[in-house]
Amino acid sequence: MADTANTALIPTQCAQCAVRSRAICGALNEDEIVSLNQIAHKRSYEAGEVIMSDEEPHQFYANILSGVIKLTKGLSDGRQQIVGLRFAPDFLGRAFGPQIPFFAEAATDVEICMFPRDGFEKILKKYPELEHRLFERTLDELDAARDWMLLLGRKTAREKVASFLLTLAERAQDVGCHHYDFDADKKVSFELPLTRADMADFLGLTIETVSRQITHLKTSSIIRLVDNRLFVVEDLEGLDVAAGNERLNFD
Amino acid sequence: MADTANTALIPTQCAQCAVRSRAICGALNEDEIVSLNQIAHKRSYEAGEVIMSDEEPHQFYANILSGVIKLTKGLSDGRQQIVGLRFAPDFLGRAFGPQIPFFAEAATDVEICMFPRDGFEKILKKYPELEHRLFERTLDELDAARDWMLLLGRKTAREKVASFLLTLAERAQDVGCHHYDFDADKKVSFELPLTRADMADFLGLTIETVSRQITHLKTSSIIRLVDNRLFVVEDLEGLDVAAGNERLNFD
DNA sequence: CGCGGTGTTGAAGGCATTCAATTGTTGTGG
DNA sequence: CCACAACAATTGAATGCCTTCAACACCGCG
Repeated sequence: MADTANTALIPTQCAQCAVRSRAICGALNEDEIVSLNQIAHKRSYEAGEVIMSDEEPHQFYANILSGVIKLTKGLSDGRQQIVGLRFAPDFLGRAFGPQIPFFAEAATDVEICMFPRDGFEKILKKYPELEHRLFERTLDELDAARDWMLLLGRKTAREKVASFLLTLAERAQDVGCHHYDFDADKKVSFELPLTRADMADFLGLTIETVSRQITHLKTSSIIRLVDNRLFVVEDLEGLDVAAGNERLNFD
Repeated sequence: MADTANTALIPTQCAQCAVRSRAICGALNEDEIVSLNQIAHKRSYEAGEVIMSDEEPHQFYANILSGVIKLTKGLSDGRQQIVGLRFAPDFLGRAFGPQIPFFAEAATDVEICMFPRDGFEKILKKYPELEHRLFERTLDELDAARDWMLLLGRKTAREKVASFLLTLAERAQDVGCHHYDFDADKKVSFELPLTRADMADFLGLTIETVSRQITHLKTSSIIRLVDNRLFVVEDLEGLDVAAGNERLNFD
C-alpha cells in the first residue's frame, strides 16, 4: 500500500523539476511520481531537429522542460502549415495511438523529459487521474486549434500577425516573465521563439507578408523591436484592435 | 436479434437505436446503458436552430441520431468560421467544462439523444470506459482539426472545395450510402448537408468563390450535380488531385 | 573580407473578394 | 395552376490583398 505521504520520497530530479507542478505530473501523488520517474530520462534537441515523425510510431511520450516545439503538416509540393506549438510544461505524444499525423520539430533548442512508450502506457492504465489530466489538456488543445481555424480562415494578414503577437504577449504576462521592463510603466515584452518563416507557416502567410505586417505594427507605434526576436508591446489595446478581437463601434 | 441472453435488459429505445453501436454508448455494458437511458430523452431541431451557445453553459450532452450540426465561431464584425461538423453517431458537448467556446447550430434538421448535464457527469465519473471513449473521440477530432488547419492555411480555393467534397465522398463510401448508383460502375455520390454559405464558412472562402470552384469541377467532368445538393463524383482520382493530396510527379 | 542565413523592402502579377446583376428554386396565396 | 416573393446559387466585372519575384540590408562567423 501507499507509504505515508512523504515529500522525501519524491525523486530529486522531480523535486527540482521546474515544470513538475504545472505538467501532467502534478496529477500524481508520491508513489505514482516515483514509478513515472523510474522510466524517465532527459534529453535535449537542437533547433531544427525532428523529435517525432508521422512516418513511424513514436517510441516515447514526453514533457517539455524548456524550449518550443512546433507541430507541422505539409503538402507534397512543399507547402507547410504549423498546426500546433508546444511550450514548457506541455505534453508531447498522442495517447493510445503511437502514430501521430504530423511532425514534431524543435523550433528552438529543447529539453524534454521522456517516457518510453510501453512503460508510460502501463502507468497511464494504472492511474486514471493521469489519463483524466491528459484528456483535459487535449480539450484545451482542441479549443486552441479551433481559435486558430477562425484565424486562418477569416482573418486578414494584419489581424493574423497581431493575434499571434497578442497570444505571445498574454503568455508572457501569465508566466510573469515580462522581464524586459525598461520603463516605469511596465510594457509587456517577450521573445519570439520562431523565425519569420515559422511564423509564416503558423499563420498561413508568406515570410514577406509577415515582415510587412510587423513593420506596419512598428510604424503604428503598437510594438517596438529591440532586436529581431525581442518584441515590446507599446500599445496593448491597439494590438488587440489590430487583432480584430475588439472592434470599436461607431454606429 | 443477434445478441445473447442479456439483451432483454437493454431498453427498447436503445435496442432500436440506429447509432448505438457506433456512438459512445457502444462502450457501455447492459446495466451501464440502462442508467444512461434512464436520464436520456430525444429531441429534434430544425435547420438553423441554435443547440448550444458559447454565452451560457450547456445544460446537456447529446448523441446525434440524425442530421448535421455545425460548430461555429465568429468575429465581432460578422465574419464567421465553421470549426467543426458533427454527423450522425457523434457526441456533442465539452466534457467536464459545461462552457463551450463556440456555437452548435443545426445545419440540417437534427435529432439528438440528450443527457442532462448533472446526470451524465455522474455516469461519466462512474464508468471510466466511457471517459476513455470520449477521450479517443476527442483525439480524432483534434486530428481532423489539424488537417483543417492545413487546408485553411495553405490550400487554394480549388483545393479547398475539392478536399471538402472528397471528405464527404469518403464518408459516403464508408457509411455505404452511395445510394445513387445510376450507372453500372458505381460512382460515389452524396448529399451535401450544407448550403453554399455554410460551405464558404467552413472553407474560409466566399459564397461566390465556392460556387465558381464547383462550376470548375463540373466543367472538368470531375463531378456532376443532380441538383444543388446531390453530388456525383465522376472522377475520384481527379478529385483527389484537385484536392492537392496527390501530386503527379513529372520530375 | 566573403559567405550563408535571416529579415526587410520594392514592384508586378494573380487569385480571391467585392459589388452587382441574373437565374434558379421553393413555398405561399390568389 | 400560376404569380409572386423570398431565398439560394450562379455568373460577370472590377478592385484589392496577398503572393511572387527580385534586390538589398543585416548579422554572426569562418
